[in-house]
Amino acid sequence: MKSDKISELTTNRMSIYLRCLNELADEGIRTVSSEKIAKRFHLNSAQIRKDLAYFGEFGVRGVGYYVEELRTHLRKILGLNKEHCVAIIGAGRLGTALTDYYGFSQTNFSVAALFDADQSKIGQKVGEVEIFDIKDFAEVAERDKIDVVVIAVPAEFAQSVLEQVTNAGIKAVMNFAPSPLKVDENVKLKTIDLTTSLESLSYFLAQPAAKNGRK
Amino acid sequence: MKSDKISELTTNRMSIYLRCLNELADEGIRTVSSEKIAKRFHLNSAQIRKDLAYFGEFGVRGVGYYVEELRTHLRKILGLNKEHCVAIIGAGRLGTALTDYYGFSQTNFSVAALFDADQSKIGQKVGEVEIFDIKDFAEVAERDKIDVVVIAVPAEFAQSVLEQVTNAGIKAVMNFAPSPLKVDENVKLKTIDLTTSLESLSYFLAQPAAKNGRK
DNA sequence: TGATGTGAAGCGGTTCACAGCC
DNA sequence: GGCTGTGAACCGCTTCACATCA
Repeated sequence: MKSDKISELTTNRMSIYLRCLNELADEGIRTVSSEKIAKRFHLNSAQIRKDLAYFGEFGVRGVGYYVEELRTHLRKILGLNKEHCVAIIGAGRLGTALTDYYGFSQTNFSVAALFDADQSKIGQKVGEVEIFDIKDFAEVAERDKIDVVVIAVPAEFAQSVLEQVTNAGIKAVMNFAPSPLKVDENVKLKTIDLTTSLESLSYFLAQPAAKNGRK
Repeated sequence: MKSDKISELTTNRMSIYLRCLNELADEGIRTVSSEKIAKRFHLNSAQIRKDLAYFGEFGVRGVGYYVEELRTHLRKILGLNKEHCVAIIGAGRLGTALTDYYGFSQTNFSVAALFDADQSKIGQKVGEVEIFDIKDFAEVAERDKIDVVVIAVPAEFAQSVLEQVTNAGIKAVMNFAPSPLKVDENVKLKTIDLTTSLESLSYFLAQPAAKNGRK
């Protein structure tokens, strides 16, 4: 089946599958069935097959999937066969922490630049990464081939920062500000809302526990 | 309608609604209809009504909702009428950044303790917050009335840390490790997987853009 | 009249179950 | 025999549309 409209849930799972395969590959496993993956990583085998089938016929009936081959496919599909350059806007606590977040280095993402509006921070470095004036975003982004932006600024500035980076041609943005952002539909925005996550945990704690009865 | 089984999607939205109401209250708005909220914050009015109706009949036909009153209800429902004490496991970059994350202080969450296994870090402080030995978790958690734990350790340690904190009676955990964790069903686990989010953005960038055609 | 609360329809994603192929 | 790829059934969430009520 050819990819037509792939849901975000599916692409998220593709990322998970790749992680699973990496683990299997590290153990020297050469082939694996969807059933084996499902059992081991607590997933559903039919869903694995269906997800993969959206992108091609990678499996061999009676055998399963070749681990190395499937990894290569997944990396290609996820666009991980090329390096991505990340800029982080907001050189506060969160922004600087993300700058040398292990997850960025592990995969094909490298943080090329930090941006802030605070003049006292500009010119300083976090590890190897320089802090630039947000005013110079378009210019620096162009020069450093930035293709992914992380927004780690206070909520009230998030929308204007978003507009600034999309105007500069950025198409992929990860937002940590707890703020409902409007964005062009040709731009991919992923918001990670820690406040909502926390409050959802709080809701759970406020429930009458239901120790034994239901769920 | 009485709450029977509320989905996590609903509770997440409740958190969003509270945020919207806070904004309205700041502007001095006293009453608001679901339609008004929907328009302003790009939500669906029927969904707002349905979500709220799960928890009670808060609205007045012909009028809408009383902003202050509804805020109070939402805070109560989300368990935000009591203070929550958070412990963060892993005093690395991410853990220390989260320690004075503005979101924690803004709402009713306060970070009471950090934990790590690295002996050289133990006893140090991040702001006001002391770093303890993870071995002493149960004891410190009891003393400081910890009820929420954030896991910010490398993936390979996440499962054992999770077991340690749940054994100590913790019922709500937020996990940043890119690792599929198994947990008791009476414990609420929220995983925030930055790697998957990034790879999902990467997938989007790898698509042939579809500038004008579909979507 | 105006806005809520809600049954019913609609929709999208997940799971089942099996035909098809190695 | 074993496992994939996939139509069909299923399930849960979202949206519609309207009866209901201040």
